Amino acid sequence: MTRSGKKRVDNGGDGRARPGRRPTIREVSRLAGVSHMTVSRVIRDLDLVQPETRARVHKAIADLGYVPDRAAGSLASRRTGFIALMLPTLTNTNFAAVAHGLTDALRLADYDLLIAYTEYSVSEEERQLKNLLARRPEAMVLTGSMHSRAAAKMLLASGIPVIEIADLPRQPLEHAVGFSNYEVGRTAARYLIDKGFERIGATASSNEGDVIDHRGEERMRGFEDELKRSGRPPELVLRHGHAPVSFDHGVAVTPLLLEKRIDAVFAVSDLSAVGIVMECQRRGVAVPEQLSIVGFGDFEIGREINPALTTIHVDFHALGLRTGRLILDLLPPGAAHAPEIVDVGLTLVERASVRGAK
Amino acid sequence: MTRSGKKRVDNGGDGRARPGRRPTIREVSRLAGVSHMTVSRVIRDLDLVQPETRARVHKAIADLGYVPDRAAGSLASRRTGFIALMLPTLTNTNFAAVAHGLTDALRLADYDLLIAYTEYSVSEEERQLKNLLARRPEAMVLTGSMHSRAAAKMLLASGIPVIEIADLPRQPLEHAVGFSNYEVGRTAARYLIDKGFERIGATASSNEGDVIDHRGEERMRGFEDELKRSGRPPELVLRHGHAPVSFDHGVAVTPLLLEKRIDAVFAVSDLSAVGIVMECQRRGVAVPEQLSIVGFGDFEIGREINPALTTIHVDFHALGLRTGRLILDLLPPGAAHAPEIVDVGLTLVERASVRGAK
DNA sequence: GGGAAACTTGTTAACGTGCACATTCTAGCG
DNA sequence: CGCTAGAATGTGCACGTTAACAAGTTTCCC
Repeated sequence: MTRSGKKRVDNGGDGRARPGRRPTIREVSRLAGVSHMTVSRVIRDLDLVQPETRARVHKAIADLGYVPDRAAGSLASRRTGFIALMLPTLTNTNFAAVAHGLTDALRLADYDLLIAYTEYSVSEEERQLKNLLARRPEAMVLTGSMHSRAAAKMLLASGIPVIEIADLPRQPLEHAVGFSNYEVGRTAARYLIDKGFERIGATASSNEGDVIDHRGEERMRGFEDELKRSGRPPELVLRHGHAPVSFDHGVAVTPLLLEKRIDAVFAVSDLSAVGIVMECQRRGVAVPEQLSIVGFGDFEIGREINPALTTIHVDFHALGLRTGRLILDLLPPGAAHAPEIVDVGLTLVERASVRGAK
Repeated sequence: MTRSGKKRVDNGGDGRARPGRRPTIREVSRLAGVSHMTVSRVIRDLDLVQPETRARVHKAIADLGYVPDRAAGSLASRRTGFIALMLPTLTNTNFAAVAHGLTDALRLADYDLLIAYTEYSVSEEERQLKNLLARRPEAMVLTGSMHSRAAAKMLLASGIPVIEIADLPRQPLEHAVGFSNYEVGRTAARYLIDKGFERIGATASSNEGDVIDHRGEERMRGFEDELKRSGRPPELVLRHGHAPVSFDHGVAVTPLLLEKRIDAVFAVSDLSAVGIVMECQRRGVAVPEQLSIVGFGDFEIGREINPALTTIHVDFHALGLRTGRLILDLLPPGAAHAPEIVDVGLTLVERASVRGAK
């Protein structure tokens, strides 16, 4: 017997069960007849405990239904096991794929993801950020690239690795894993120009007030710049509705496309592009004969519709995985990594929604 | 000046800045010339602090870039501010909508969502559950209805409200907010029977090993039972692939449907149903003339395709909201609520994918 | 057989905050 | 002017765990 009651006054610190409360490590230790540190070692699988002792402890844990309290553990060890992830929205399967990829990479190392989403609102990002930091995550993953001054300051002051994903910012805060949305726009434009289209347009959301899709905006910038370079006016780039765009965005924008006699359009997202295809079907407008369409994101649905959607593909699950692996590199203390910028690249996937596709 | 160093030995407990560490509440209090409790009161907005003092504290907080440590706060107050949510997957927009609804309801009360997902794996559910409970959430939300014995035991022992969602289990663990998947299946079957179809089929995933879509299975049970009741053999209920099903499930299953000369089919999910529609388009099979289709979930894409998809609608965002509100009712201590079972209902949405629709 | 190394277990003191209670200050009143 | 109620602020400790170090035991080798 090792426990003693001499110093403690009258609380349950010596391992007596307390009604209405979850059992603690001390109660387990008492039941198993060991010190609480031995229990702690068994829990964390530190392999320093004799098999028989370990068995006794495991039995006590099972008998009491003991579940360790990670908040207490975090406080003592200064390691929370949290990785924070801030996304614009969860309702976008590509962002959800990022979350899946991240978890897949981090699961083995026993990290938990702490997910927040901003609904594309800048002020909400700041609020959520403070919230997340209060949970002391060991790394912060957020969608690049625009953050408020205050947000950037908080991130830097936090002292944890910061990884911007899904866009490669011109001035990364620290690390970044993503691709160039600007380049996405340029690629789409060049493709349509090379195919010989004349009236080339694009559709995106209009960014009003607090709700801004920075990455979509980057794609449009790249698209417009490439258009200008080929001597075409960028006046056929249409803004409509607000982020996040979905199928109905494409549906709503279709009459405008037709009215402006656009013959090839780049949509800020596959979802919008699919909406355009569907609305064209209903209006008897032939795709791609009368209207060619390029999307972005390579959403599953784009592969299934008729005609299948030409799009720009980014492997978001791999992006999440890569981010997770970067974090695992970064976290062991000591190794003061230089900022790492990983470009996961992008691929134009030619399918049938553009006239003259191979 | 209130601080004193008499009892403390040599650590930073009296509020001296410590290099490489985030500032603590005591450093703030020292800078502001107050006790740490006053700072704590200011942070938590308890309205017991004089305006000038409060201002001084706020300035100190800003100067130091102080962010409270919720892990420490959780330990002291025994309230973590976490609500745990366990889902099969995030890549399903309906489940994502539940998460959104939950956050919307809980945001104001300053709760954070702790999300885990199981990929439909039973063993993974148990693993994740233990993980989540170690974070001491104040309530646990999980998708009903099948849980392992061990899981159920852990949940009961946790002493927190448990809310099963998305299916109303026959034997709820405690509270439940959802709908009857069995009834979904029956409704679909009755609808197709009433429309006068003869060769009525259904498609779902086959549940092998550890990966099981219990809720989809319930829908199939209901469907089969209603079919039998009408004297039809349930042999046209096809199982194929594994959960989660998506568009390609429908694509893959279409040749089987045609081969079996099925003239009306209920798909376990809209995504599969959309896949069937698309594959029929490619094969020149007319929908609904040659094959009628009913889905489940009322996913956005189903409204956009041609023909638009008849489906069974459940308001998942509202489901999340309702769950959040239930939690807010449950959490104030004292009020020992009786188990609450909320049926959010379901609606059959008639669209053009079924022959003879209004 | 003696000593060091390796293994196993234990003791004590943080970790950063909130609760319960104590103390100080202020205003109001007879 | 002294007393009291209430507001404002402070003190001490507990929350449940892990780090750091200490101590006891066994093993191994010359």
